[in-house]
Amino acid sequence: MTTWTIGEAAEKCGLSQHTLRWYERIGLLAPVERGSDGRRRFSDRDLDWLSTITKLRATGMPVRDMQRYAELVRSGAGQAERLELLKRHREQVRRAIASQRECLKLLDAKITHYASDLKPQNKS
Amino acid sequence: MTTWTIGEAAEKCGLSQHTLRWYERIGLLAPVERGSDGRRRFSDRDLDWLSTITKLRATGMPVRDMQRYAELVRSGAGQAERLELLKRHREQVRRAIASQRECLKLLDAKITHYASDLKPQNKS
DNA sequence: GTTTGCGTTAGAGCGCGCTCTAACTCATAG
DNA sequence: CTATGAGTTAGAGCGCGCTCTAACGCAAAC
Repeated sequence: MTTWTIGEAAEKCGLSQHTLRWYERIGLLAPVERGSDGRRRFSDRDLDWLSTITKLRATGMPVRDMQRYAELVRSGAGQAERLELLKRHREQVRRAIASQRECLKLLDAKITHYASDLKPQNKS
Repeated sequence: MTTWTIGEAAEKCGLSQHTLRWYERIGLLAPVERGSDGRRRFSDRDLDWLSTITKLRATGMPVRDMQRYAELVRSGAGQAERLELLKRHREQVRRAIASQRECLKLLDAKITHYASDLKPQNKS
């Protein structure tokens, strides 16, 4: 089974090495396996998990909530609470998307407005 | 023409009085008219503008960019640059929405997974 | 054997967007 | 007359999510 140095892992998941260490420190990442030299060896499972929490972050889940979720996943229990957490978050993401699409409308209107103001060498 | 105290304006636009003053200080808001007692009197135009920049913020436009935009609007000029700014921002918002919808898929998948894990009193 | 490069740690620092504080002014109510 | 309440200012402080620093370890290359 292949493993990855922190440098490789960072490149693969698009986070900095600093961030990866910090994620581990704060419990977002379970303690990563170490080689005989004491260096981290990231597994594919670690990278999968990183991909998951990166998506959660990208949708604005607070680090606090991700910590809670990570804790539940590590403990193996609390499926009901995980479900709750994810459902609540999904609702927020949906709302956020809806709200952003509303704002997009205004943006489109303004852009149309400016564009039509700029074009006319012909009219007022 | 009706005007509003800072308290009323805050309530109407959903920002705190502190934030309104701060917005004015940093130039996101043109200097608001004052009554004879030196207190701010927000006009409907001010509230319209607040509604606009609130939407820009809600879609993640950095304060720096909003300052630039506000400056251009106040000066009355720079339509071309305003258009550019808005277009660039619109692109970012579109990307953000697309990315969030992607993440939503994962979220849905996980939720389905947990839900089916929790339900079965009948199956493994 | 020393330099280079990649890693380690704990903890300090930073940029963003507010948010709060302290000390003050006024106008109105009791 | 004073107390209340809403406003004013400049500037300090805060929570978040990293991001960077300093001092160190170790192994391979020269």
